[in-house]
Amino acid sequence: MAVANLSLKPVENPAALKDRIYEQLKTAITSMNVYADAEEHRLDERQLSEDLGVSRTPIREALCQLENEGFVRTIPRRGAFVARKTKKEVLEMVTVWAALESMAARLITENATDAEIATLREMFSTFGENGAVQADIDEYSDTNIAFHQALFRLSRCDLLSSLTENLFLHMRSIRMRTIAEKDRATRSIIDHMHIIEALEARNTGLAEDLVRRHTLDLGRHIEEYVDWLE
Amino acid sequence: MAVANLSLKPVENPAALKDRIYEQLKTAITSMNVYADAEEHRLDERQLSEDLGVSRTPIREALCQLENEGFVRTIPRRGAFVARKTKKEVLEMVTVWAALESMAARLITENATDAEIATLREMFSTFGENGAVQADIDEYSDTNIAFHQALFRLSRCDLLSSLTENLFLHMRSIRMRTIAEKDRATRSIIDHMHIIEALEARNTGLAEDLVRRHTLDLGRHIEEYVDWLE
DNA sequence: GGTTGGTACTCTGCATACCAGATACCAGAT
DNA sequence: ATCTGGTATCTGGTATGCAGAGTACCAACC
Repeated sequence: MAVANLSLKPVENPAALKDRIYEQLKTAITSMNVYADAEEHRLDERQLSEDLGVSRTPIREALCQLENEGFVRTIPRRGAFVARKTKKEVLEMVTVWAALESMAARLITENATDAEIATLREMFSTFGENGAVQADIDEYSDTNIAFHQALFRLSRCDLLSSLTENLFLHMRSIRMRTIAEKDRATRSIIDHMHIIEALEARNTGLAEDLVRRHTLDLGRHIEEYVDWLE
Repeated sequence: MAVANLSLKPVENPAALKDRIYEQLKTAITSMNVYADAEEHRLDERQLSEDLGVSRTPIREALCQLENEGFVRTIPRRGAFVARKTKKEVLEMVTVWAALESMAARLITENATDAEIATLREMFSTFGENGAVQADIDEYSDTNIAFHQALFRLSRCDLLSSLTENLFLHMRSIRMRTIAEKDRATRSIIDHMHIIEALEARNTGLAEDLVRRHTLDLGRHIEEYVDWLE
């Protein structure tokens, strides 16, 4: 007797409560403006359990995970708070980011196909010629993030991507308070173009160096102009 | 009335159960030879709670944390297992390691004092002259780890250090099955000496490059000779 | 003998209950 | 009015209970 070939896909697992809570809290935290006011945002377990209609257990597990990723800071016997990064921590994140992304650039020059690299250039096609910024800053910001994420994706190194994912989320909160400056955006696009050229030329050392310098520049900018971080 | 000046230090917090359990499990996992036999090592919550004499709750939290750090893999409704890294994952860890450590080298050339860099050279003073390995391999292995950790410490970037801490622990399990080869150790020491020289000369680009190459070499070695990783 | 169906058991995920540390507030004394 | 001591209450840490999913095993049938 032939086996009926129904091409069934495995029944989707309705993600566990703790995971759904984790996602919900994470998006809530990363989309709020953590640095807007001076007060610390407390995360009361009982309050959350009431709002979400679940018991405290899965909430505690979600909070535990968020703490490991640096989005939440819990003080024993005091409770959980939305983490506020110090300036030092932000600068260190940028440093790590520079290290990881320059390695991604190296890997791209060694492993990516020409077609893949070409997609990077296409991302900026909406921005007119010779690097002039026609679109508005907001749109640029999205493209900016997408460009950096694309670098990690093309590196084909999952660990690099996953490590930077949270880094980007943290930086997003910072970026929300940073007023976009037009000339920084313009310089940024020029940098990106140079990076793409180096990747296309498979110039490993140059690509690596340009990427690192680009990100470390951001660090210096924060170091100098961002004064609202404790 | 004068206040008695007793110079008391804050009473030490007897770390929470979950943290102590976390530490205990982590050392247990990292010191066991995960890849010795083919069978997967299961971590039964009830078993552990019985052995440790505590309830399941803190154990679950400890396991949750270990999972986030990649030492444990839990399958929903099936339980927790000691994580076994695939060869791909190990190679990616080495790649990230190379990225982070080369950045550490860069920072050292820019920030560390001459005295600090000198301590690196002293670490190898026990190993005779001109890079010849006199001591046995085991002792070298310890010095080897210590050298790499020292690089991160001198970088003065806590985030770099903390990210690599777990990376080193993971690599330790791998190293346990890798038979130390004398010529690799010798070459390794020579590499280290060159790195130290570059740091002393404050040659940022060279130091960075040597460190990255040194670690990526390890990756190539694993790629080629380690066949017992799935 | 191999396969199928059912049953019993195991173990995780979630909920609830209890406990102890910490804070805040209030009353009384100075 | 201020300081001190005590107490009430809040909150996180821990223990335990319960239900459903998953698995394994056994028996019966083809």
